[in-house]
Amino acid sequence: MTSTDPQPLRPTRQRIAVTEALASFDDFRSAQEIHELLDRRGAKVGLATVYRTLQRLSESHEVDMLRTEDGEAVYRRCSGTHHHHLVCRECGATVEVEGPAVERWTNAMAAEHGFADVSHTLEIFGTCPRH
Amino acid sequence: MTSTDPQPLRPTRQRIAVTEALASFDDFRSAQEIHELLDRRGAKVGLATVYRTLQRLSESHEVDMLRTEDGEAVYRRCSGTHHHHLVCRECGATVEVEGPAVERWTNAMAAEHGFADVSHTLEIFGTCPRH
DNA sequence: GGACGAGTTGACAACCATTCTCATCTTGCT
DNA sequence: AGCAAGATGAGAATGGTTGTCAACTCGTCC
Repeated sequence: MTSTDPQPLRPTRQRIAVTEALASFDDFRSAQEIHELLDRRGAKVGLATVYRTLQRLSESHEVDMLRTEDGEAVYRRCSGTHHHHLVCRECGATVEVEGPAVERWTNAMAAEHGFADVSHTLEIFGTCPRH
Repeated sequence: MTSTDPQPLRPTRQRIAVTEALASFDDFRSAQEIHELLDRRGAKVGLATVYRTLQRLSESHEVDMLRTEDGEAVYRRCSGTHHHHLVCRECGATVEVEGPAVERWTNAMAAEHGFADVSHTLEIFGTCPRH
């Protein structure tokens, strides 16, 4: 055992505020947008703290993080299970989708080429029905 | 028709150099790394030009561009056909993989939720046999 | 061959998301 | 209450990427 178990985060006022903010929207938002949102709500949380908190949460898979086309990190609360996203280009609306077939396929590909320790990213973009 | 057809790029000394550099490696490299490589070869090309050229090439799908985990853009020459990548976390070695099943699945998912104009990104990361 | 306009380049400044620093709180625990 | 480890915030620093703009090159038409 080389790795230490991740410590549970202390439930500070700031972390609670971030978690609540995350609960209040359904699409992917940047750290800065979330920070702004907290500001408007009157929750005083430093920008650096927002970044740190989102980072931690995404490491522990409590939020999903993905990169927009221009490389910005955006976050969204998520269900615990492994899944992917169908994201609307126009409005950011997001649907979580699951696909055992894809998981199997990526694993098979990796195995075929002798790759170990496999992970993958998969996002689907399109325009949702109302656009 | 609102969009103008993309003009073919003028074959300047700099763009040729970048294209040749791309032909000389198989893994994904950042714009800065490619710029360095050109420098070492004695090809004098400005950094901004390297960025601009790679951008153009990726827009016209002559090179693949993807984002590393920390948001940096990396480039690699590519075959014309649609495909995905199996990338080694340790050494960057890359294998192009194709999977009709995945294409079908993403399209099915999109259709099921009424999304149009669908595209997707899929990358597989792992450690290759020699690591 | 020379001239012209659009496209291109390079040096450097400007941007901007993200991370670092570090002195100052808080928390969990005894 | 008192302590050590963890967390925070303000601002500086970082670093990839893009913008600026005058100088240069290309293709083309005379």
